[in-house]
Amino acid sequence: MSIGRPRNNAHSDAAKEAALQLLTEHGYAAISMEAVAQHTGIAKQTLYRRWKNKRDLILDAFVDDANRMPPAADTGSLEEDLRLYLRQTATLLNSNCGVTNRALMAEGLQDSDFLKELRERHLIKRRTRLRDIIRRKHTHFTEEQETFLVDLALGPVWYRLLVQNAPLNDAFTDALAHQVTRAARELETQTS
Amino acid sequence: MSIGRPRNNAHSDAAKEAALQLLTEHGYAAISMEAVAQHTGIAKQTLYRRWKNKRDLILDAFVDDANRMPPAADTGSLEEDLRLYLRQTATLLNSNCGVTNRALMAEGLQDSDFLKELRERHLIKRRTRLRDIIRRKHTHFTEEQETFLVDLALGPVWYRLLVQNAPLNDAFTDALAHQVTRAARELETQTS
Amino acid sequence: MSIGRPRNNAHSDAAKEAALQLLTEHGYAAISMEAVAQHTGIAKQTLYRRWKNKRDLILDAFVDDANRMPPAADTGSLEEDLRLYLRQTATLLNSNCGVTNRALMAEGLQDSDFLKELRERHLIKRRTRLRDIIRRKHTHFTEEQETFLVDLALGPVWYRLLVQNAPLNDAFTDALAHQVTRAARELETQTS
Amino acid sequence: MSIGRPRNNAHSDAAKEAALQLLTEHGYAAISMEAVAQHTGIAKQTLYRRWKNKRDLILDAFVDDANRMPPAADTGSLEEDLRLYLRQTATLLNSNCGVTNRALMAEGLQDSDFLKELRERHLIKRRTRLRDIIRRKHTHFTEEQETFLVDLALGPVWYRLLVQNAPLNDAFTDALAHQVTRAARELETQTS
DNA sequence: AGCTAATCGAGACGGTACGTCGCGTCTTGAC
DNA sequence: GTCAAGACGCGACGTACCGTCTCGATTAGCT
Repeated sequence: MSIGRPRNNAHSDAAKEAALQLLTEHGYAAISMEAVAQHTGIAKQTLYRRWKNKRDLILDAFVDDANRMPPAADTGSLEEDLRLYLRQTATLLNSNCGVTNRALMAEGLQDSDFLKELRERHLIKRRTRLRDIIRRKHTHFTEEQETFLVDLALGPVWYRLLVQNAPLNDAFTDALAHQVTRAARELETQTS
Repeated sequence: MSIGRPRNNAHSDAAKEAALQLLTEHGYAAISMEAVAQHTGIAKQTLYRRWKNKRDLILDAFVDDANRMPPAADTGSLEEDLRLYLRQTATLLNSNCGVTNRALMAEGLQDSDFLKELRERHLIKRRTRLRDIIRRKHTHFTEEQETFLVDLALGPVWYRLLVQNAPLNDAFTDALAHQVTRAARELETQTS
Repeated sequence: MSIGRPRNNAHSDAAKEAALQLLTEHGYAAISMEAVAQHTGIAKQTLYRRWKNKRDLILDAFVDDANRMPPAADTGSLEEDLRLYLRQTATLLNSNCGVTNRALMAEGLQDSDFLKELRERHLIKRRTRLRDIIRRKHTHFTEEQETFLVDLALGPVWYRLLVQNAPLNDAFTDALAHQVTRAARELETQTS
Repeated sequence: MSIGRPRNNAHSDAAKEAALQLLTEHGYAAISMEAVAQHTGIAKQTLYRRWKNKRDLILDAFVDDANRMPPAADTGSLEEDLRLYLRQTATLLNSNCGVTNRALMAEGLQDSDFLKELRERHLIKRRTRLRDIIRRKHTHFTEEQETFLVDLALGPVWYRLLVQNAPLNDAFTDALAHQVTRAARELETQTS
């Protein structure tokens, strides 16, 4: 047990919640330490005691929110598994969670350290889950091959999310699942 | 003919160049109207006379740099054409141009109007060129199918550039070109 | 003429006035750049553009106020002149002006640079006037002798103002004027 | 007998010493409860348990140092006694003791209650000693006359210490002793 | 040549937020 | 009950950019 008065954990939650609320209600630019402090009644100094700057609070707040990721179902069919996972991912990203992911990336593109942390704390999970789905059926892929297939599956999804040239609908993710499955099968053939 | 003292066009170039320099030398956060003004000796008012805000300057400054896109060679083979195009794209994005693309997206994610403009003035060109490559071989695709294939090709590239910060090497783009070609062929079969 | 938009002089006056008002109404501790800014509608940055910190604003504000010093009457009699001057000084210091002088000294005792500036911009004037009164009658004093007599006259006044918080009444200043006069006369005798 | 763990008296001394050290080494502004706590390893709460606020600690810390006052020698001659006493006072105030006296006054000017306490616990002693010297030779002065003479003697000294930051040398204090003696003699004459 | 009008540099200005500091209070577990 | 540790609300500090504004000084085309 650490000495001294313990931190009030409710504060952390309140701050993160306030940050999320500010984002969804007044847009990304409305998130400020000042506003979070005023909104929650938490002293600014207390916020800075827990997060060394604004970015860190935002990261923490959104990672919690964004970590709600679909479980990887196991239907026995790779394409079916991929289709389900990508559909769920799309559904999630079409909701508020997409907004927060975009916001996080807005920060990430301005600060590579932040992006690195974002990847390690958050994005990696989505990748891992996808990789596991693939690995269930294809056990002999090299790491490079796995990475390629994951990029092939997630790349177009993020591309649409960030650049927003087209909607993330079922037709899109299903087609994507189909192509990734075929690509995996082909790689398997080449390897053996 | 407008009356009064004409604008000094050298200023526009100087400002854009300064913005670029600030980005590459001190990182994205260093780009500020204040800094551009001070760096170039141009008055802030002059900058605001030409660009209505910081984002607009950044768009203008980087779009030139970011617009440099590979020509679409025509070898007769779709996979070969894609391979060439994606390799050249990767080469470009591995240079400074990747940095500026990231900067533009950083702004785009904070302002959807800006993103729209960015898409229409800049990103669309890369897509069009890719679409044309595909269209040369596959003339009967619906727009949705074309869009899907372009997303399948560019998605993973952007994903690595923006999100994963992973290397865009030949192995990657070649594999990508291969899968896109395969996907196109399959779509053709299904359609007919 | 300096280039650029000229400063709005009304701002300086408003800020100084607000500082004085805050002092007299809510006490010395109430003077803050924050409060002055809010009170006057002047942006904090504007205040800091004119005064490099809180102390400087306070000094400037009070020097204006405190410079209202009694003129040195010339009755032909040294004691009479001294009596008049010290009475007027006492009257002034018994008013608001005494409060501001105490406030300035509170700062001065915490920062010797500030005290130096305070002496040079403000306190010196009181001394000069007294020295002139003495010099009219005694033209052959050394600088050291003059300094001594001025200290002899002003020391007890400041002592009561700052330390003793004792009344500065006519009985006191008259007695003081009398002793300073006798001291001057004696010094004259010794010198010749 | 109080119950529970007894206070560690070494702490009080350590805190006072730290305050003094901060003053002399880094200037008045460096004295903060925060710094004293960190410097000594004493918890802030412990400090506040012993002194109700910063001022009180400062008073307690410096009053010991500031209390060192010259004894009042009795040579039989008033002027000689005054000369000795003022010389010794000057010597003391030229040392560290002058710095601490300035620090105490800096606090006193911001809080009249504090000033009152400072006078009663500390400054009064110097006055009393001087008054006693005078009283030995002049037994019939009213309290007002005594007060005047003490102010006449100490005023210029404090004035130089606090306001003028001018040297307290023998020439100065001797001249002062001489004038105070003369003033006393004259008052005696007038009274009788 | 003189007039008109937009340009330019410089920099003041109101705002909003930043991240830091010190105050005095409170809350732990250990002694 | 005291102690070290440190969380906490509060209020101010001085700084950084934002985008707007107001100056005097250029610098053209139009009369």
